[in-house]
Amino acid sequence: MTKYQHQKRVLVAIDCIIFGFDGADLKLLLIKRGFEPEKGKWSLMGGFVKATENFEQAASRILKQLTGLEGLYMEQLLAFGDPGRDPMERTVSIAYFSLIDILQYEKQISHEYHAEWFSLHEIPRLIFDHQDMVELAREKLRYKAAFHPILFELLPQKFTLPQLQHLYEEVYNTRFDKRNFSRKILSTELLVKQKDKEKENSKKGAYYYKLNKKKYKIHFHEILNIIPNPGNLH
Amino acid sequence: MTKYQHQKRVLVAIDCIIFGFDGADLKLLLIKRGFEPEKGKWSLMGGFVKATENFEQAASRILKQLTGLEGLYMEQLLAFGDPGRDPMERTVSIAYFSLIDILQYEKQISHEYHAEWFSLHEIPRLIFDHQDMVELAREKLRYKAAFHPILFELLPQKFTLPQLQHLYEEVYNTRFDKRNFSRKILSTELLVKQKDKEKENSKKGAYYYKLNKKKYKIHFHEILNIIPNPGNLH
DNA sequence: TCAAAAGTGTTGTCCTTACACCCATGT
DNA sequence: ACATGGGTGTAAGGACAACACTTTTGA
Repeated sequence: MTKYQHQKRVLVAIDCIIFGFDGADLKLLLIKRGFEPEKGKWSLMGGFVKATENFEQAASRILKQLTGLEGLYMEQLLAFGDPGRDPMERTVSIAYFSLIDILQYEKQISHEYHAEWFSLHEIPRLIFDHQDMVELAREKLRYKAAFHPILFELLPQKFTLPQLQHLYEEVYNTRFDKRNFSRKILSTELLVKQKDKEKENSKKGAYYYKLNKKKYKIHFHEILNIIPNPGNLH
Repeated sequence: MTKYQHQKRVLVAIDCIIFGFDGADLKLLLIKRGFEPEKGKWSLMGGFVKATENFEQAASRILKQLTGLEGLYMEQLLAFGDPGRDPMERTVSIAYFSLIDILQYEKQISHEYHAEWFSLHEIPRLIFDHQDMVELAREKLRYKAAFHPILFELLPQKFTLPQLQHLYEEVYNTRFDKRNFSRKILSTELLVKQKDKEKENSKKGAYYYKLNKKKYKIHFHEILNIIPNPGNLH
């Protein structure tokens, strides 16, 4: 076989938008870029796709490099390919967004990349079009979480309803009625109440819950209705 | 500036999943591939991204080449990049899906590509991973049309409620109650009733409607609820 | 005993669905 | 006159949102 003639070849990279939740704020994991151009600037974690890898494998590898974790929630966001997005050379970037339990991360962190968590209200200037990627990922997170139980990926195995509600409130930047919230969440039957309580945030203590992983996997794609009046997301 | 070293460059192409509706069936526009490999086989319309183009521009150009039309509805579906997807040479494909008014198309068609419309029940074997692209595009169409008034893009400027309902019924492969359907659709206030009727499909004739383009643009991203019991889409 | 957060029920409203009959007209 | 598809209204049930008080316990 001959080759396609007269076509330009370009670099293909992955960039990862990594969300975490520390109990108070929704956060983004950024690194200090270690090579030119823009060396030393804040950037999404990324890397080039290798010759034998598909995109998913590359994104998993890159996520593992930074976080030490495997099997993270991960989803292709969009391919970015404006001609000038990397001034050095045309580079297509496949953006992936990923949700991780920030506590797991802290156990496993690699210090090689000078990574830091930033609250979404305090994102520094980012290189290239990474700002656009982050903004789009936020929108997609809001959209998807309105219909699918995706935010559990940001919490530890055991969590309380107040914690979960705070998380939803952060994502949608609004307050929910706790009675309606707990009724909706529990009506999905995705949660299993534990015997023990979390007692750091209140005197009374709040019951822990765990995900029913089996039901979670089976029903993940079904449309739920977690958010009141979802009319004007986006 | 130097260049990124030791990284392989690859080809970047666009493939377009083009849906149309002829009043009876939901259809897909395919071409006979004009060059090796897989020359003469059925394929999605595609092309390489040029050095000065971004993806949207490339997709628009490719859509215009085939259909003669500009300003078509178009949305990035997913980037496909498995190492062996094109046996000739590694090629990343950014898949776009597009909705067109099949009648507009027939006025403008280019015969250069031996294009044909195929009912979605009768898709021939396609090259590479184009089958996967089509399947994913169908899912995305169902998902998106459940929440956004996207299917209007498949109809001519003037259309009737029965036509619109047939379209929804095709997309979801089910029947809807016409009273509930018209109430839901009209309650969006996106449609403007015309004075004239379409009389080819019935003796009484059905009123034409037109989109209120302004409201359509403004409210497009809001979440509607067109489909009864959307619990198990996907 | 008080403050602070957790947990729980009820009611009214609106939305959604199921369902049936009349209308207009070409043959 | 009749067959065909178009158009419309109502009632019942369910989902959702608004709302307030009691419980627990550490300080």
